[in-house]
Amino acid sequence: MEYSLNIKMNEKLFLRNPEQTDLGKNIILFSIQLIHEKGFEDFTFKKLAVAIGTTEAGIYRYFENKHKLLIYITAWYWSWLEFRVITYTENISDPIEKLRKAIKFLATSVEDDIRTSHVNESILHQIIISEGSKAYLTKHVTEDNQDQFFKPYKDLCATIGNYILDCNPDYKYPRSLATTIIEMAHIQNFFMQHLPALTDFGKSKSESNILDFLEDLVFHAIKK
Amino acid sequence: MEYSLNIKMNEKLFLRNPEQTDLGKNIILFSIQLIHEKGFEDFTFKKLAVAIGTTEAGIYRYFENKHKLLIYITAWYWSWLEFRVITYTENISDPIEKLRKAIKFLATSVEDDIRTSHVNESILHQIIISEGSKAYLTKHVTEDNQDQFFKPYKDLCATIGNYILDCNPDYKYPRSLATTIIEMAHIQNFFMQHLPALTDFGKSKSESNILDFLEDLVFHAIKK
DNA sequence: TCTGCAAAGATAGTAATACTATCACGAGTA
DNA sequence: TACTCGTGATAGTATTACTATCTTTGCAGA
Repeated sequence: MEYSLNIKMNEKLFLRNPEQTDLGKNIILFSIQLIHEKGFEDFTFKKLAVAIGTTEAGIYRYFENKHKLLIYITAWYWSWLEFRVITYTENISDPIEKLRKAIKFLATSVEDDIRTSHVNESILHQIIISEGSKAYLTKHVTEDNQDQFFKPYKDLCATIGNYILDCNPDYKYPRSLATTIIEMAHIQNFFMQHLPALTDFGKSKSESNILDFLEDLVFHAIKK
Repeated sequence: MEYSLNIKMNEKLFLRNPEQTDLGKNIILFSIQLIHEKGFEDFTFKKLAVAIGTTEAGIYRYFENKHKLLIYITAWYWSWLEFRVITYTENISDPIEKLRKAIKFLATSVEDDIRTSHVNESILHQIIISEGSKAYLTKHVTEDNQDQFFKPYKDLCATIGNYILDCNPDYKYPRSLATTIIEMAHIQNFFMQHLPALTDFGKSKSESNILDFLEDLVFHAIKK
């Protein structure tokens, strides 16, 4: 049996829905590769067009500009991640174990999900680490936020926040702790890879250390 | 009596030392204003030249490109912040109080420091929140790191890491906890201002809440 | 006072980026 | 048959990110 996973995206993010055509799917597929390869600053629609074998104008029919495309990609990632977290933790009754498993999903690399042929999740995870925050670190966050572009991130944050409250209903900072887990999972990973002196994992360079750090941090914080 | 504070910067960051001439100081002064006003992506040397009343070529004599200028500015900030942390905590003997005070420095806005006439620290603090991470989130981090561009950040991280160890010599993640404090102080601040649903401080929008959250997090984490 | 040199100003030019616009073509549909 | 939809092809513009060169200004030393 074949599966396919479809995530409904905010329509304001694109001019034409990239999931509905071959060219659209190629734009997503190749942009993930190209952003990972060149970094977001050095990534252009011209280069993307050449990689796909289409023209610049073709890309502009789908996305207004490369920043919208970045937001699309990151929003997709948050939606996909929340889906995974919910799916794979829903049968866990112990809230502590549930939160522990969720943290693992947030802080661990992924294999490519075969249900989504036009997205390589393992490269996407790397992009989120290096480029993800650039989606909202702009002068137009407020407008973008009004257009609900960051809803998937907020939803994930709310979900994790509720898991935290299930462990300790009196904990005062569930959302801030949720974003701390998510952001630090990425930042510590980036530092570990590129600026190891800023972490305690420079020697082993192993993701499991980040996981240990985050678990230690979270479960001490919410201890009753 | 007048004070003046001088921070020695990595010479590879500039082509001509901006602290030694009027034009150089203006470049720093106006670039901080302009980056704050327009955001880093929309900030150009052309616009900076017009703001100062000089020419583009004039700016290029001091800085290779706008990214080097951003690194310069952020590195300056980290150096200045570490100086402040060390200066204002050195007379505190209780390690807990010392760390508490340090966290306060990391998580609180500043007034403009009159000892540095060409830098507006209060705007600079806002820039670090919104643009700071862009200094290292690039494809050329490794080369930049080899040139020691991030040493001031690492030094600050090491200093805070030692404060943490003074509180609990057995704590396993002093550096990662230090970067967590620093990064989350900024990210929670940004979220509180622009994406309040990602924090627990959306209503009050008060920095003191971030401080409470961070203290709670840190002192639970290092409790023996 | 003359000489020299460094900083800054003035101007020009180039390749790439970030778009916008227009026209043409082929496939599927009514 | 006509129509429209997605795509391709091509062209054009303003801005960005530089590099180069030539001139002027001011001050420092001989």
